[in-house]
Amino acid sequence: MDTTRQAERQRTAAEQRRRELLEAADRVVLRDGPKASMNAIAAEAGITKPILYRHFGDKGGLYRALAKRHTDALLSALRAALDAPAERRQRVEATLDTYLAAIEARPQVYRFLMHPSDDAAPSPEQGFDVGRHSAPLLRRLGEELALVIAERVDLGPDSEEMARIWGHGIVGMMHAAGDWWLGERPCSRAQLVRSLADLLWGRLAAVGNLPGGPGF
Amino acid sequence: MDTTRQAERQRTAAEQRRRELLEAADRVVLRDGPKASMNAIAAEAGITKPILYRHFGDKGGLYRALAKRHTDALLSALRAALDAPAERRQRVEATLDTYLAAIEARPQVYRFLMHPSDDAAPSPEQGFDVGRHSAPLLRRLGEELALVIAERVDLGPDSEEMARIWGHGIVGMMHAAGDWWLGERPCSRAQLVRSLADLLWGRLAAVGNLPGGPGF
DNA sequence: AACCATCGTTACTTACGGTAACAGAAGCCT
DNA sequence: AGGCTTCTGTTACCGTAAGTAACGATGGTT
Repeated sequence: MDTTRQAERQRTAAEQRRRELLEAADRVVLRDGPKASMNAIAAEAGITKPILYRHFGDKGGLYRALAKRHTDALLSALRAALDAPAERRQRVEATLDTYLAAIEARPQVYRFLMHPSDDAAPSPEQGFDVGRHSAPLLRRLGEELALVIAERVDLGPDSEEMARIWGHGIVGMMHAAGDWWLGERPCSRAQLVRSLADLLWGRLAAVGNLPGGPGF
Repeated sequence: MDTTRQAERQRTAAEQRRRELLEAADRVVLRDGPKASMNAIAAEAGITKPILYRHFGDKGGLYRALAKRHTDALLSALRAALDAPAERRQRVEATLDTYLAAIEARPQVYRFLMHPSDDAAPSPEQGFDVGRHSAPLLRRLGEELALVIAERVDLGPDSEEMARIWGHGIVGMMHAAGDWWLGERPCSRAQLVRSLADLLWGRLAAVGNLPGGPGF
């Protein structure tokens, strides 16, 4: 009765295949950006569409699987930066820099991650569904950062909620600034990092008004 | 030789028509979200597709025109909040609240604005094009805020660049936090506003570590 | 009356996501 | 061996949506 061993072997074979398919998809996305078609991915993998669908269900499934790989990688890099032994300011700067370096190194992948073609089943329409659209990546990063914040610093009552707000807010700041910076390259990465950290350190509240203006 | 008067009349008629079409498109987007089809919009306007294409070129053109309307409206509301006579902290809170109230009032429109189906001509591929994707709205808001910052507060040398970094960073923070909040509704709008303002006021740098942890 | 610009239509092409339905190969069971 | 399932792969198709071509009305200009 080898059925278990048999099943095991086939399962790992399937996982292997899945990995190969994901790598092919990766190459295509890297080349074509977020508008890579299922046909193109299948062709790159040397097979045809229905196989992709058998493995991943639908396009959203493939995209989710692909996104998970990259997100995991990025996340572990960020965690490392966040866990390094250093002053708080340095940790924050290191984390920002890690993120920016990642999106700088592979803009196509980054674009894809932020833009998962917003599909997902539109059937149930749960309440006000609103925003499944803009990337599970940002949500995951935000939640992760919220965890780190909540478990390490003392925010008093409502710390849980506040940490989540800050997590998502900081991640959004990082993302938007990075997106803009990558498009226009107006300054060095180091300066961007420094300015963002300054912002988080409350410099906006501290600086004085320009003379003569309406003030701010 | 009435040609100029004639041309004038026809031009204004065309603009009138354009406005009607945009209003129809607005209704459909409000109803169907970002996946509103050109057919549906044309039907809502009581006409057929080719007319839409004559007026707006392609789907991206229609979307851009539609986005501009809403962006202008939102922007003027934000400017009002930013210009109100009050302390800096209060202005910032009022601006955040205005934005959040807007996206809360019309989530569908908001979703559409943030997700213009990322088309735009991919032909020229200028340098590393990277991110046309995530909404001209965010870019515009960021630039606008940068202007306000640069002309009102004293950032020393490099003030121009720093103001832009901060503009895009703050807008990104607002956007991401708002997006998450709208999806989960974990707290009241007022609390979200207060927490974000706290973040901008440097509370992250000021709070103490939790005892026993690795610190942050 | 002849003209030409504009508004509108129908009908088509193309591309893509997704889905049958079918065909061969490999291992397991009597 | 030969039947059984199961996995892999194919071709061929459907539905939908963007975008276009080609043709028809209508109404002011000369």
